[in-house]
This record gives sequence, C-alpha cells and structure tokens, in this order.
Amino acid sequence: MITEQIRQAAKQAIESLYNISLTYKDIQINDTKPEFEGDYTLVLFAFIRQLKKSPEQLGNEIGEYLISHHPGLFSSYNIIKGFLNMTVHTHYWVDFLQKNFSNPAFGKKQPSGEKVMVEYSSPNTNKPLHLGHLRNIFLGWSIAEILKANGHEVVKTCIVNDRGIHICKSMIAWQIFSNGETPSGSGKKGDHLVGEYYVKFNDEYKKQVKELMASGISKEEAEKNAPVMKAAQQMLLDWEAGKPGVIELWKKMNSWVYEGFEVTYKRIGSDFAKTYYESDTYLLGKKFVEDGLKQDVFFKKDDGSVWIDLTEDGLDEKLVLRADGTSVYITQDLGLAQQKYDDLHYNQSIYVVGDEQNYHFKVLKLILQKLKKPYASGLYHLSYGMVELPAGRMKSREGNVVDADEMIDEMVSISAKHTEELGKVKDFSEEELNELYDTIGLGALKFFLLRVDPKKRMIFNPEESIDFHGFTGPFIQYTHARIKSILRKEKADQSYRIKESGLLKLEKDLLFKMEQYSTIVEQAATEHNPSVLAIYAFEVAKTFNSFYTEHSVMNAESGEKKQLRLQLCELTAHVIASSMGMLGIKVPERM
RNA sequence: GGCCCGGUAGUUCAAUGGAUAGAAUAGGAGUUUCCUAAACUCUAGAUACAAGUUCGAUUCUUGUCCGGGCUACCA
Repeated sequence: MITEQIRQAAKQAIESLYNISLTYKDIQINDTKPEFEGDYTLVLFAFIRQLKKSPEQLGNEIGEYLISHHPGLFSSYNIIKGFLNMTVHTHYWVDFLQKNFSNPAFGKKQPSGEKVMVEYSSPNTNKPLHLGHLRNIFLGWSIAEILKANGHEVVKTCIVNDRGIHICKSMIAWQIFSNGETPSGSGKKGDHLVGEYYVKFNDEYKKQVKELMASGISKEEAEKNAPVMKAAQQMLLDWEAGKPGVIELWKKMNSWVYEGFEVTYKRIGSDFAKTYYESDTYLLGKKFVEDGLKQDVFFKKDDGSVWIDLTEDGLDEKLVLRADGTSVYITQDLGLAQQKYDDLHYNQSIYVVGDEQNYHFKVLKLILQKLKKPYASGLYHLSYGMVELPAGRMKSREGNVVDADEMIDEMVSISAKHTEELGKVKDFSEEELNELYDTIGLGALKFFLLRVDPKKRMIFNPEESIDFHGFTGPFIQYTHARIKSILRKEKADQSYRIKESGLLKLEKDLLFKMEQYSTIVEQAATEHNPSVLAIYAFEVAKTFNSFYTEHSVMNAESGEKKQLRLQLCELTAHVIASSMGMLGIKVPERM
C-alpha cells in the first residue's frame, strides 16, 4: 500500500531534516485532487507553524529530500499553498501492474488467526421475510465475507426466534380461521401462509378490542381481555408446560416457515454454518442470575425479581429475572453469548441487529463485562438503520411491508425485461437466461441495500429505487461483461515484460484505483461497512468505462500498449469480481 | 421528561479538521463506419439555523428548530 510507504518516507524525511520526532498520525497523506498535478499530497500546515518556515521553503526541502532518497518512488513534486503534491514514478505503477494482474489472491490478506462469529438474519417464525430482513441478511453475509478476505476465520450463525407470544398468535389464528389449510394443500409458501394468520390474528384482535370498548370497557382492559389475546397467552403457557397438542401444532407451523425461509435463503445465496433456536437456548441465561447475585453484580428486590443497577454507567436499572422466576430477553442473550463462546472461543462476536436495539446491546455487553466474562470485549453490535417506505415504517402486523420474495421476483422480472429489450444475449439457452436474470436482478437489489452506510436509515421508494443505470449493481456488472468480452478475444501474455511505455492519464487513473484495493478491503472490515466496497467498485467501473471509451485495447498504438492494457483489463476484472463477490453479487461474462 | 441517532443539489447517497463540498438520478446539450451506448462527454443545481474552538469546520463544542429510535416483568 503506497500511501503507507509515502507516509513512512515523509515521516523519516521530516524527522531527519528538522531533528524532530513524529508519530504516523502527524503525517497526513491525501490523494491529490484531480485538478492539481500529482498523485499524493502531504499536508504541510501543521509543520509550517511548528517549524516556523514558509510553505514554499518547507515543501521544497521535503520534496528534494524525498526525490533524492527515493528515486524509484517519486518522479516530481510541486507545492501549492500548504500542500506538497508528489508524483509517483511511472515505473512504480507498471511494476505494480505486472506483479498483480494475474494474482488470484490480489486484495486478500494472510490468515490472522482470529475467529469471528457473525450472527445475522435472526428471523421470527411467525411471518415471512421482508425488505428489512434483506438488508440484515445481505449485510451479515457481506461482512462475513469481508472478514474472511481479511484473513479471519468466520462462522456465520443464525438465531431463530421460534418461540414466544408472536408465534402463538399465528397459531391461534390458524386454529380459528384456517379449516386446516396447509402449504401443500393451498400451494402457498409456508412462511407466507403462517404470516397471513399473524395478520388475521391482529385484525381479529383489533375487532374484539373495539367491540369490548363499545360495551363500555376501558381501552386498557379491553386490550387485556380480548378473547384471542387471552387464548394466545394461554397457549404460550401450554407451550412452556409442554402440552402435546400445542407442541405438535408449533412444530408443524414452524416447519412450514423453515421450508419457506429455505427457499428464500437459497435464492439469495445466504447460508449459516450454525443455527441456534431460541426454544433451545432461552433458559440458558438463568444460571447467570445466580452468578451475578453471588458476585453482587445483580440484586434482588422484595418481590423476588432480580435487577442490575446501571445508573453509574449512565443507564437505568435493568430487569434480568422476573418475579415469577422466568427470564427476559436480556437473560436469554446472556446465555446465548456464553453458549456461542463455548462453541467457538471467538475473538469477536458480531451481532447484525437493527438500531432500535442499540440500548439492549449496550446493556448486554456491559453486564458481561461486569460479570468479568473473557469474551465480553469481543462483542460487537453491527447496528443498521431501518428500511422505510415513503409513507413511513413497515409493520408486519399491519401488513404494509415489502415482502422479500415479491421484491426479488420484481427485480428479476425487470432485469429480464431490460435484457430482452437490449437483445444482446439472444443465443443464450433458457437456463442461461434465467441465471443471468437472477444475477442482474439480485445484483441490483443487493447493491441498492449495501451501497449505503449501514448505520443510516434508508428510504425505499418502489417507484424510484429500482434502477439499472448509474450507481447500481448492473452498471458494474456491465463493465465486467465488457472487459470479459475483450479478454475472450485475447488474454494478456503472462511472460511479456513491459519495459517503458509511459502511462496515459486514464491508464494511470485506473492503476491508481487498483492500487487502493487492499486498503479498501481492510477499511471495510475495520469499519464493518460493506458500502465502502460498493462505492469503490463503482468508482473502478466508472474509471474503466472512461478509459474504455477513450482508448482501444485490441487496436492499441503498439504491441506493448496492447499488453499493458490487457493486463489492466485482467486486473480490473479481478477487482470488480472480487469486490462484488464480497457483497454477494455475481458478475456475468456477458449481458 | 431522560438517553441515543440523524438533518448535505428536486430526489437517493458521498466526503480520517484541509485545496473550488463529490457521485448518481431527474433536467438541458452532445457522442455509435472502431473491443457491448445497461456506456461516454459537457452543463446547471446543496452543507437546517445561530454562536464558539483555529491557520482552516459538512466534520469538533454549545444552543435552537425539525425528523427517528430507545426508555416493557414483549422478543
């Protein structure tokens, strides 16, 4: 990574010229703005003050020093205001290209020895997946791939929230309204079918509350006493007591949901090495309560409920065990954290969960730290913002969600329509066509959800968000297909040595971008942010497209130029395929 | 009420305290005898408001205004 090389050279130069001692943070190296001459820029302002020299003098002294001590690295420099702009020698770029253009591991890091668990998706089993889940899944899958590329050993996990009042709601509604409807009988996807009954439950519940209120009962009382709600609560108790009929129904409906999820996961290319079920883990946290009481981390109130006081940490008192002895959400997560650590002794455990749970995860980590768990510091909540519709939040209960399966179908059918209109792949078989439509449609969707900083909320406008031009997946896929079309005609000659051709501006721009790839891969991991890669891949594609329009590869000015450009094509294709791969997006050979 | 996020072109998104705030889209004007025009080139358009910190602020601090979330013996 050349910026580090330059930083080091600059540090050494300033230290030996002025006999001062610096840290790397003192040296600020930026990419030179395109309107100025040069590749990288050293910002001089801080030193101007410290050394009481004019920018001109300082810049010249440092510039001269760097040129004379690193003749292979720098070819020239200029000073504008407080900025020292340095031009990197053409040899360096050509050398870089030759070393890397055919390296399949370009951009990947050596094994780090770190183990990381990434938990994502984490669905409830009472309804199908929606657009918000897709953001979660794509994020989780992508961050796992990014960490792998950085040399970590990664285990993808999923916690299925398969028990609780929400499932009971779907079950009750199914008992009342279904007449025994099943996925195989109705032809409906299992998760969708169960989700329909969840919505039906809420419709019925609202109706009953309204009726009770009409008969003069207060809203609060009505909500408590609506017959369907009481039935659902009773069912939860029966479930916990292991009542056979309830367990049987629960298993049956959950299995429908799993079959449905499996179809969706498979289609979007999502996978888990290990799946945890809440019904197996929800009791694990209870032993923490005893430990916590012994260590005086927790305390007991008169009614028997157990709490932790986090007021000194700027938070509240938090319940960890109910008066009736049952555990709450946080208790379950304490248990699961331990279980996961026992299973993999991870260095880092990442939870991909929406930002409405920021407080919860802050508390979880804090409690584990107070309990002196060795793995506590490795917990990381990868918090992401909601996907909202122009009208506001999606609510499954209300049924105003963008369904994941429908969304995917929509994207794929649009990609099919575009592809047919353009008519560039008429020789494809039916099977090849379908694969291509999937690649493009899913590519557009994944890119759309991953190109934004995870922390930020995003608005999905069905009318405007579906696009295949500009800052999109298909734009980048198209660039890849174009490059491959050249490489099908001729590949770069592995043994050819480029001697001295000089570099045209657009060739150099492209190389400059390529050189950043390793840094970007690293940055995406440290920031836990796939959008860094998405933006980068887009910039690469854009840079290539400019180059492509301006300069011919096959009809290059000379044999050497042709080889240089073929090498550039190979490296660019690799970088695009590899960065998109980490986003879970395939790139086609033709489109 | 308390705590935590966010407010940047019409719209959707960028910008480790650094140069004239970048893209994309929508708008306007162009490019195809030549490797895929899902492309390329040009053009116009934005930091909510007010103070402060300093050589320099979209970025840091404070206040105001506007959104969102959390503050459950739900998960």
